[in-house]
Amino acid sequence: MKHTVVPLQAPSAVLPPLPSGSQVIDNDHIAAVFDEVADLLDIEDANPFRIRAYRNAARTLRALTFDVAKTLSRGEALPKLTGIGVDLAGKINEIVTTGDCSLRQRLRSTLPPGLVGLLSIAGLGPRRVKNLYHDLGIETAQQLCLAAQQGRIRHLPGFGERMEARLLSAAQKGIGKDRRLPLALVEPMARRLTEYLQQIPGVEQATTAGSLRRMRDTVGDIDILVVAAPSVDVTTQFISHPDISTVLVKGHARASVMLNSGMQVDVRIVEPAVYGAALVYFTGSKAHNIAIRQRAQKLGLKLNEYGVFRAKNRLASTTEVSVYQALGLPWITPELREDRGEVAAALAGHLPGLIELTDLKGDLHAHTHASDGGNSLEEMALAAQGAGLEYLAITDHSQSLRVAHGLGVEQLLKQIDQIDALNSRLQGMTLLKGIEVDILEDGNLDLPDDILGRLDLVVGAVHSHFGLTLRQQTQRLLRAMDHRYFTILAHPLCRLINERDPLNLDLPAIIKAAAQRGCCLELNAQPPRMDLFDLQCQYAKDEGVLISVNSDAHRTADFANLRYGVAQARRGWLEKHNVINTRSLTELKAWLVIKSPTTFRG
DNA sequence: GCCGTTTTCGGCCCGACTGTTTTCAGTCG
Repeated sequence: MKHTVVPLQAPSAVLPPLPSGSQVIDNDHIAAVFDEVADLLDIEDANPFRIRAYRNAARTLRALTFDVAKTLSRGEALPKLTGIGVDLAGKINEIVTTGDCSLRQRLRSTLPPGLVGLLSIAGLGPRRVKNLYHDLGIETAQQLCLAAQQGRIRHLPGFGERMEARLLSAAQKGIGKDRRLPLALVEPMARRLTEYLQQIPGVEQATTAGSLRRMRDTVGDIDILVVAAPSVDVTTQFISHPDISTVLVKGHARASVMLNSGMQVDVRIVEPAVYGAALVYFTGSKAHNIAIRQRAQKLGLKLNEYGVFRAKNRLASTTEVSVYQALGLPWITPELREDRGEVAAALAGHLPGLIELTDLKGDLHAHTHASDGGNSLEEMALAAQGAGLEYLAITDHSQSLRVAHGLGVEQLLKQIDQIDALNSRLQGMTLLKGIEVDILEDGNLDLPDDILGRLDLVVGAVHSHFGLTLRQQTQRLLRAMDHRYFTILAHPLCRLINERDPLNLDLPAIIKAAAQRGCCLELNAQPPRMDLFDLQCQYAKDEGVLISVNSDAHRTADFANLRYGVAQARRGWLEKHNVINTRSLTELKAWLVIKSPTTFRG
């Protein structure tokens, strides 16, 4: 089909209300429909560029910092979105209106939707999935296992005995492409491997790349770039590492292995002369790589992991800076390399001056052994000071959270006196009096006003009733934030990576409310939390909401987690002035006084 | 299906490795 290019328009009439029930037509939902369409088209062997268009659109939707369905339902026009033309805009409209699109229904009528699940088995792509379905009727992983055990797969064209065994193993072990672990859990594994690689004779350097280097909150596999002369056989020595359980791929320039922990590791070996280009390539993200390759194309250049080329002449390759420079761009920090506008910003000279760990002057969320922490007030104060901070808010749990020995009124009053006494002794460190007060099911706070009013700040958090509906949960938080002493909403989504899904929450409404009320949102730096997400930080920034990057420390060692919080903040494009706890104690006190004129007694 | 300083056609990011093949398709990053 041929189309003229016009801006994406909202429908002329206001859309009917969203489908009732629990289904939420958010950007992720629309993206998921597009991804499934892409997978099914792929299996159908459709035009690969058409397939890519659906994948690109899904990626674009996930990266938006506003809600498409809400914008359309207000009758507003969406801005022109990269990679979304007339046809896909129409499908977005259809999905928002009906919850589905007719193309997906048509594809599902000819191809079982279960086939999409087969794509997640290592070694299976669209061609093989299609052949397995057409020739053997295989639609599920169970059917795949059975057919492999019966030796029926080896006879298909393009398969064979080894492929059959590999697929059986992958399907049985559930070796997929989706397992992601918290960054902090993966870092030590990666460190052991890079140190091992570095001591192999002839290896000049071993560097982590991929999402680990981009400091994503979760990591799906460990990517390591090794610099060595071509004569050095790195991969043979690498695969003898004791942490490795399975070798998936081994060549001279590349190896992929599975660790005993289940984490996949990809090692790539390059010569010193191409280190910069290889590091750019191997750091990704894939989307960023595509974006800068398109930039190269526009300049009549070619970019790959060996350098930037004009015809066969290599213009740059030794350092990342030189590679970006050859593309007419300043160096882009890895945390921003997600194709979320960083290339355009770099071109325009508008890259943000991102927050650094050393910008943090304090931490506004920490516990002591008065509730569920492991250390005393003084130990926490000194540890915070040792981490380079000048103030620390003590925010133990409140009485409802019995499992964490939450503080009642009397205990909190006692702690206030203890903090006053300790502050008179501390030098260069000030403790602030706070509480992590439970937000009850109805949105009320867990302690009476007259007590909360005696604190320097009030950090509110949800620790129960995670399963409320979107409307109930949103109303609950909005009501809590209406409270006159409410300062910071802690871990707003309450997700625990791989353990608990984010709350069913209208986060844009919460962010807008925070902007109106002058509340902060927390970016909780506990590795299993990392809450808010990077994109949501960016959205909050756009809406003028201040973020507090907090450790939620329960023991003295936890202040080290602040670096993960700062990394996530950087991924969310946050600058120093977007983060409340970069302010000096004096500035923070002024802000708290303005916010709640009667509270601060410092 | 999208897009345009080469704009309504014709291109769309690029290379390593595997397994099955006998020169390459498929998968993956």
